[in-house]
Amino acid sequence: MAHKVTILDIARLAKVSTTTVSRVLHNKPDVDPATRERILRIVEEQGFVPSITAAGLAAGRNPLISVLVPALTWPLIPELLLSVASVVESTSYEMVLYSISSSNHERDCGKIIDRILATRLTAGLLAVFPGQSSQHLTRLRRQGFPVVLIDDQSPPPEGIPWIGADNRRGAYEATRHLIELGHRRIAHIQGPLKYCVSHERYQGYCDALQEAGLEVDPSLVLEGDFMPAGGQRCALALLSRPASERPTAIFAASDYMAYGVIAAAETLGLRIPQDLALVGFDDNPASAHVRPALTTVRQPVHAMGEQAIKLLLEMIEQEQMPRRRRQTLPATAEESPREAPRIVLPTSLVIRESCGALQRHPSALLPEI
Amino acid sequence: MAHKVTILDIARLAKVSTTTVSRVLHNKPDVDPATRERILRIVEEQGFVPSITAAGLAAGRNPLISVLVPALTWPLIPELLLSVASVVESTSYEMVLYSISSSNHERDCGKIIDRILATRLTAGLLAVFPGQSSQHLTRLRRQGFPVVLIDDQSPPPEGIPWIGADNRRGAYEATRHLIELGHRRIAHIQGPLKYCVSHERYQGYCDALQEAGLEVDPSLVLEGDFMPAGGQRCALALLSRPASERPTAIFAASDYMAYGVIAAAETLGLRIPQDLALVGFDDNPASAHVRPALTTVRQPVHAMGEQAIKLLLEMIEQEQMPRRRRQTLPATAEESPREAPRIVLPTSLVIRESCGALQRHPSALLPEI
DNA sequence: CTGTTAGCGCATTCAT
DNA sequence: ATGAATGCGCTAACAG
Repeated sequence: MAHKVTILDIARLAKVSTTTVSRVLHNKPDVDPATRERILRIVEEQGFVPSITAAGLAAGRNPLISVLVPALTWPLIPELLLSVASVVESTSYEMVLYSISSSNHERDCGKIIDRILATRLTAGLLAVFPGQSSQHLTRLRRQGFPVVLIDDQSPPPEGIPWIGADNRRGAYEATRHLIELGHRRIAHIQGPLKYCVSHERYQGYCDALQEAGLEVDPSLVLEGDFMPAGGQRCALALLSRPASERPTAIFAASDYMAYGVIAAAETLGLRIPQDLALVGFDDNPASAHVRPALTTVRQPVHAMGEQAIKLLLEMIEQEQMPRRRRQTLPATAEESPREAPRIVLPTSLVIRESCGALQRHPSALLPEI
Repeated sequence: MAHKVTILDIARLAKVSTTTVSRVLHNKPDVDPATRERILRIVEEQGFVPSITAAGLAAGRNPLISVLVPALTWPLIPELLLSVASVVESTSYEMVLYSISSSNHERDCGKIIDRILATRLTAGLLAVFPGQSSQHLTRLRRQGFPVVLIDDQSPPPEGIPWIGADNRRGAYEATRHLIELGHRRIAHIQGPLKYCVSHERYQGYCDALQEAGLEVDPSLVLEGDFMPAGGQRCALALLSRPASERPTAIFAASDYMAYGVIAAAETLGLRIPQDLALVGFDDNPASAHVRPALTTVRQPVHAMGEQAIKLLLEMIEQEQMPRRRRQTLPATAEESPREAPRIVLPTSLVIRESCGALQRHPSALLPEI
């Protein structure tokens, strides 16, 4: 290993104390400009970079952020992570990735969360779609650990800042779009009902129907699994009904399920959009490529990631104060339990071929990369 | 913040010294079984987890691993990361993610790499498709920092363990498959020639043609960009030639470009696979969903990630020895510069609809998730 | 404006 | 089989 240059080396070379070096490194005001200049130069020359580890130990916190994600291969996770990463990398923080891999889903992310908290490696946690395990998160949060949640969870856990998409409105717009295209028998393939988003999207679907004076036909609403297989299964059931009862349009609660619908339609010899209009939800990158290109509701992943991580960073910066020095803390202003922010970001309807609103146009196949 | 329990607390509760606690935590042999038992119990009760930071500082290394990836939204990256993450999470290491986000690509990952090395936060680096910047990596490696590379780079940088896919053979098999289906005018859309893999895949293409006694027609080989747009552009050029010169099959060097070919074919009213056979390369998750489902060469991403991270972990464990203690190092056995491992993993041809080898069968649309 | 003094929490000699 | 002592590299009071 090459020689490691420490702050002490710099101090010696600059003929000052390590304290002073530390000061300029942290942009403290009280330093002679000339000295500062000199130190900076030497730091540069020597290629000195402070040891995060040591700094963290001494200061009682680390410039590291935990990011907890599910499968990683889920549709929008990489996009989300990308926007998070780009924000993180513009700061001096690093990002530690924890994924709830399929295998150890049972031993729950509870374990991971314990690890995150106990180890004190990171200064905060951004949890993406943590599923059922948000109970652990509230525990974390209650201990004063900065946590921000993205989406998910039925009643968003109290006290945890939360960022999500406006699922209900997105679903409403998708359904309304189908209604405007003249459809009257519109089916809905729901996500698993254990997820809150499934209910929200269903609500949006109902909103649109009711607004149009159509009534919700329960037999046109099936519960899927967010995966293509489930979409296909439901579509098969829906589409094999007698023509007079068969839906002319389907709103699937996820793009994946919409893929399943496409497969089912093909099996039955139904053309999309001519015989069946289809709208999905998510706007997976792949959805612009499937044939027919899928009309869908785009989730504001980029904004979600960005806002969430910025919020978390803010929380962490605030948390700085109550170091473990037992000082005459100004009797702490009663730790006003400010409402945790709830940010709901708007979705947007992306119109492609599958809903029949467009002439089939080859350029629609071009990826939007 | 909840009270943080330290090793000292444990020691007090167990009425032993921190040294002893440390010993049992590290499974050192010389500890009275009864004492060990007692300590372990208390550790459990208190939910004590050692501070990574402090341990790292004291021991001179951290149980952290840097993983450097490009875009994250690139086709196979999430899958790769997934297998890496699952291995990492089965150890006591954590994984720090660095991504070469689009924006700061110019300031190069050189900067990130500096950060990785200088900061000494992590004990090793797994670099995935690092592109041009592998020069920085060799520097890292030369300083004795454990580095493992996945794929990429023309002459794989010396001295760096390297894991890759057998691009040439994969391309060979894809092309041979087309030949076996009776095609004679087979075009190839290459990746950007600045990438080594593009050449390798081209070589495989040539191998198959030559083996079949066909000659390589340079006018049937176009350079693309790995993206759908480039694939479409090339396909348009290829397919608008007079029928007698038009290729009957296209082998695209990436699935993305194959998507572009599909779009182009549709524009020109050509049916796949009836009028044009198509094979891609990568096996993106989406490729099973596009219509027609894409025949392609699957990269062994899972194995690549797993092997790479395991290799890295081994290197790190070895590196342990030469701590910075100035002991009477046994005159070091001349640091035998063992050849850095080069592991080439086999690809596999995934036959779907686009090559025409299959009857079009709806179930082929089912995702393989 | 600058240096001195203590640790942060743990691992590791070196004694016993 | 166990403990005392030392220091990893840095930050943050507290004096000058």
